[in-house]
Amino acid sequence: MEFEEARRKYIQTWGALGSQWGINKTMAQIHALLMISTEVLSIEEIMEELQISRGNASMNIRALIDWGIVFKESKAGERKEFFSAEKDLDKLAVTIARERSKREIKPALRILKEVSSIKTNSSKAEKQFTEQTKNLYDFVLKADNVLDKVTQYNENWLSKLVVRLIK
Amino acid sequence: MEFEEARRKYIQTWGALGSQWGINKTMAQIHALLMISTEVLSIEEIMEELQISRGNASMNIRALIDWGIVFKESKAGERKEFFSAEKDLDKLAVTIARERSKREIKPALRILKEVSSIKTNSSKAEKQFTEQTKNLYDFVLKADNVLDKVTQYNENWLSKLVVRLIK
DNA sequence: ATAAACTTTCAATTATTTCTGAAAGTTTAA
DNA sequence: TTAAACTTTCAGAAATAATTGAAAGTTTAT
Repeated sequence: MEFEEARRKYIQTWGALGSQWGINKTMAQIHALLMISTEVLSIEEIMEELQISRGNASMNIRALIDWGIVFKESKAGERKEFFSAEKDLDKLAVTIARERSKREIKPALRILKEVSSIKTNSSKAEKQFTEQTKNLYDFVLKADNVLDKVTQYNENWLSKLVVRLIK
Repeated sequence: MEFEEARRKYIQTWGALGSQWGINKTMAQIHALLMISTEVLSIEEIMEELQISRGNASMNIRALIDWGIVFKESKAGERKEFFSAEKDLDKLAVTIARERSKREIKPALRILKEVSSIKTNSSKAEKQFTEQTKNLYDFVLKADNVLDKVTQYNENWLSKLVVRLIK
């Protein structure tokens, strides 16, 4: 396999994986592209490379910036804006984990807490409901805390975690 | 809030969360419904409760069974089939983690390995490509192994993990 | 073998999500 | 100011994914 093919395959794969995890394909592909780029890229270069429209590129770059994993940069003497990606995988994973926790897990926890706290009569159905949703709340909360704890090791958290688990 | 409202809210929330993580809404809702049910449910009961068609119910139940988190059951003397869900959250999470690893992470790893092993010339772009994809491969492999290791504690793996992290 | 009771499949439809591109908005330099 | 260079927005179009429902398939009892 030669470079161009590998490059295409990598970007495709990352985009497809994104879709499976609830991230839109183009967003994942833009990030994949920036990850392997030595230089910062302009919006035109991204449009050209991925064959997408200006609007699409603009909106997805904005979303990536909101996630905190793509940065806007300026080049001296150039009017245009350029973009680069977080390339450190430890940092990248931490940022994504924190962001998903904030956007999705925390709100879900709030609702689980709410629905599991209803006053129940003695029916079997209602008892099972509060018990199971309470369990779910506890489980998700615990998992969220673990994620938080683990990612606080900062650099090399994954390697440090491996070490801890082996011991 | 009374029972019926809480129940609806819980099922809605779980469905929405499913969508955000690449699982179709109905599939997540059927699972949510079975999780809080004291009895096994027939396909009719699921259709009725979630207001969905027979075909939709059938296909999504099948998918849940393929994932190994919903089970088909028979009642003595009844022709109909009934369904129940894995209610133990530790087991549920392990099953989902293993399945996603098999279906999505392992194939992605194969491709990352492939594209990161290309023979490169000395250009900066090609060097950066192989370096970054190699890093990605290592990182994902390590994360996949951690997940595997952690879930092998079997029952109470999450609680055991919490203990290990506190020490 | 037959037929009732049930489940699965899949082509067509519907709903949802993503993408386009032109217009509106913003910034910078002169 | 003005206008060129650039970015963002968003209504409509296109693509994708989910859903329906009726026909085909399967199982079980007689």
